[in-house]
Amino acid sequence: MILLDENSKYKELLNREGIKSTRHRNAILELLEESEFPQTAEQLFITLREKTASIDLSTVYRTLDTFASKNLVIKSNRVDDGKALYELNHNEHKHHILCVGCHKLISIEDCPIGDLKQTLKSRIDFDITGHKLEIYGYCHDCKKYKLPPADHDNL
Amino acid sequence: MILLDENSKYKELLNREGIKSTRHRNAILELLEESEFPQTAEQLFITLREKTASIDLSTVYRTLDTFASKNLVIKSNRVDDGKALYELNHNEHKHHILCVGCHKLISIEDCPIGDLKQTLKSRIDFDITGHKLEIYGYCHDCKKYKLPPADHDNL
DNA sequence: ATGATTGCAAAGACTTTGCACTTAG
DNA sequence: CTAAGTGCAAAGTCTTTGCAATCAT
Repeated sequence: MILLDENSKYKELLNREGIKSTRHRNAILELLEESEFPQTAEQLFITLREKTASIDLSTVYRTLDTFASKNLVIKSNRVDDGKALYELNHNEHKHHILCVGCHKLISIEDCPIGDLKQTLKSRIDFDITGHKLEIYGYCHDCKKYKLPPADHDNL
Repeated sequence: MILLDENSKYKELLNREGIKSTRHRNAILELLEESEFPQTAEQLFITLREKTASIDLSTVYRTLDTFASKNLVIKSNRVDDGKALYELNHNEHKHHILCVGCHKLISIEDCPIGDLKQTLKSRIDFDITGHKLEIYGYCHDCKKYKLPPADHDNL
C-alpha cells in the first residue's frame, strides 16, 4: 500500500478535533490552504477530481460541513447568488472587494467595523461578535475600459 | 366588476417602468412597503395568501425578479442561508444588525463604508459602487440573559 | 473489530421555466 | 385585440440524507 507523507499532513490537527484523518479530508484542507479566496463546494470538487483521485460531491459537502462544525472552516453565502462558500478559518480578519466588470477579487486589509463596534456598544448596548462585508465596484482596468457590469445588476 | 382604488395605488409607477399594473404586483409592492426588513419570497407568498386572494409562488418569484430588473426592489442573499431576500429599493442606505441570541434585527443608520471609499480610491484606484454588510452580535437583552447563539455557530 | 467515513442514488429545499389560460392597455 | 401576466406542473440547481461498502484507529 502506498501511503505518501502528504496524506497525513493534517493528521494531528484532525485527530485533535476528534475526527479521522482521511485522504479526502487531507486533500480538502490542503486545497483550502492553497486557495486565496473562499471556494464553492463545486469548485473544490472539480479541482479535487483533477488533482487527486475521484471523490463524490456529497463527500465534499459532508467534509466541509464537518470542518465548519469544528470551526476549521467558515461557511458563508455569496450575496449575489445562493451558493455556499467555504474558506479556511485563519484567525486573521480580511475583506475582499469584487470588481463587477471582470469579477476579479482583491484582498484588502481595511476593516471599517472597529469604530462601529464602540459606537453601537455605547449607544444601544449591542455587542458585535462578527460581521460579513462584501464590497463591489470597478477596478482600475475595468474603469479604464468602461466595461459594463458583468451580471451584478442589483448592486 | 369590483375594482378597488387600492388596486391601482402603484399603477403610475408600474406603467412608468413599462409594465402592467396587476392585482398581484400592487399587492406585492404594498407588502414590501409595509415591511421593515428584507423578505423571502415565501414570507411574502404566505402573507399574500392570507391578506389578498390566492397567488402562486412562481408568480411571486417572477414579480420580484421583474421588479429587481427595474430596480424597484433589491435582491440579495443572507450570509447564513441560501434564501433570496427582497426589499424595496428606497434610495436611503441602511444596515441592520442581527442578534444571534434572539434573531431580532435592529436597524442602524451608521454606514462605515464612506471613508473606505476614499481610501481605496486613492490607494488602488478602485471605485466602490455598492456593498453589503451584515453584522452579528448580542443585543442588550440576550447579553443580559446570557443566551447562547441560536444557530449562527460560524460567525 | 468497530465505529467513522465514503460513494451512490435518491430526496429535499429553493428557484426557474414551458405552456395554455386570462387580463390590462 | 394582442402582448403581457398568471397558474399549474414540471424541471433545474444546489445541498442533504439513507444505506451498504470501505477505511482508520
